[in-house]
Amino acid sequence: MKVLIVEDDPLHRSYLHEAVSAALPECETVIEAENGLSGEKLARDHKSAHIVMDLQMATRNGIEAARTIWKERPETRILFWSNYSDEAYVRGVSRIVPDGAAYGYVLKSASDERLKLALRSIFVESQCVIDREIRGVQQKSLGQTNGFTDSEYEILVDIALGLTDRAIARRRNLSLRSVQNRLQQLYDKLDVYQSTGEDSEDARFNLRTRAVTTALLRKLLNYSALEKAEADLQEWLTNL
Amino acid sequence: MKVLIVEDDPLHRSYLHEAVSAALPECETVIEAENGLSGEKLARDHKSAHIVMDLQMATRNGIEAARTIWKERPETRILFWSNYSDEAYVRGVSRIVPDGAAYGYVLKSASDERLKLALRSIFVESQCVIDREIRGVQQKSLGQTNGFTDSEYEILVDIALGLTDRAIARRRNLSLRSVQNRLQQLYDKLDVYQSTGEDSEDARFNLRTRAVTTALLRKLLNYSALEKAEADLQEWLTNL
DNA sequence: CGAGAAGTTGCGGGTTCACGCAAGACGCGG
DNA sequence: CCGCGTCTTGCGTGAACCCGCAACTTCTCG
Repeated sequence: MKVLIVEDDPLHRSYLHEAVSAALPECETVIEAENGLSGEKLARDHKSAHIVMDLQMATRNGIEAARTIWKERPETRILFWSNYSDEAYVRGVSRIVPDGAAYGYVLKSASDERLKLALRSIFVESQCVIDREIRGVQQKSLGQTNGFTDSEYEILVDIALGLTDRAIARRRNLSLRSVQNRLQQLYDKLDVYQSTGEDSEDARFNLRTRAVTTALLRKLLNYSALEKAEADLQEWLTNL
Repeated sequence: MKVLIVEDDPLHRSYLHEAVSAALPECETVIEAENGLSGEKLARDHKSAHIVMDLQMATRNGIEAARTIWKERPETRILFWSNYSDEAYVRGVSRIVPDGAAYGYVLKSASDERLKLALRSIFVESQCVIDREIRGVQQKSLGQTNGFTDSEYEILVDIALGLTDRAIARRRNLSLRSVQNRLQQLYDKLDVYQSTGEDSEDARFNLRTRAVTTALLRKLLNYSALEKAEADLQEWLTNL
């Protein structure tokens, strides 16, 4: 058995290395990559390897790397190991996991025990292991109770990028009015209507910007999601 | 000599502990705190301690903690140890350092050597040590070449929070028009005027939102700055 | 002291937004 | 087939926003 570790913090990397060796005595090779790009490359070179992947890396983040790896070999088992349970990450991951693939999501704050257990479950038993805390976020995100539909999320991203209503309409092939409808849905869900001036009369926020910030503060959106969205946007722009 | 380590990642904490012991044999006590709040408390209990402080902690970030610590004892020596060189952090730090205080700013990616040298320089020699990389950001931020004046930064934060022009005017005691002037300065500096539809006619961004996102992507603003600004805003709101 | 740079404020107008109202369009169980 | 909910679209209005123009106030510096 081979395990590939993709993690940019050297301390965490060596910690993982140890944890893997301890939890999986049957693992004869441990390979390390210190960013998403070299992670992808090493994954290509070592077809059979299981992967432990950090999200949030400087040059190429975990979600992107995982996506290209899974594209080439969908049965790859990947354990995501992250500091954060941002909805943006959870959504990002569950968006890219192939049908039936075994994967896991464990927080860095989890105990040694939890981590080792997860390593065995997913790499040996092919089970999916998702931290309890993450599950909560996942529920909220997928079940529509408090969460977002894809179209709402899409618009959120679009306004975050600073597109005008008209530009969004063009990009998503909608009428102007439909875009605005979706915006209102979004505003409702984000509860952006609190007053600014307390009891006085006018007292409202700039809904557009407020929505973005609220989403950021609630971690429905985060830096790396924005970064990716911006890249997509630039691509779309150059393609007429 | 006593050293207080404030850092929420246990791995980094123990790494720091070792580094401190190795670099400062004259240090007889090393204390650890795993978030900003308990860091403040321990700093109060151990008046003479020097501090190594992480920025970016969950419950109370390093800048906040440092501010209250310096407020109580301005001559405290603090070495900031951070993953990021975001302008938002650098600006945040240099905003709170008391006159004449000895402090340092070292990136986590720095070598062992650099870290130990910084530890000795600041705690023993009372020198300021700022990573080369940080210095660059600082220059850019303080010198107005490419950077922001305080008033521009202020407005950036205000629109990021989702305030309307009118609300900003009230908050900052300005006329509506002045607010809009500052906004235009900001738009200029952030270079927000690129077209959206390429050669075609309309093709502009929603400047307001675009400015915020651009700032985020350029790390002039980041999550923790937003968080703090939001808290300030709420406070201001309740005070009529 | 006077020229000039920098910042503040009012006015006016063109544009974009937020959103109520209402008329189709599509899907789905009865 | 019909009724009902969800989604899309058009029209129209009032508010907010972006910004050019121009008169004033400070400040600074020679």
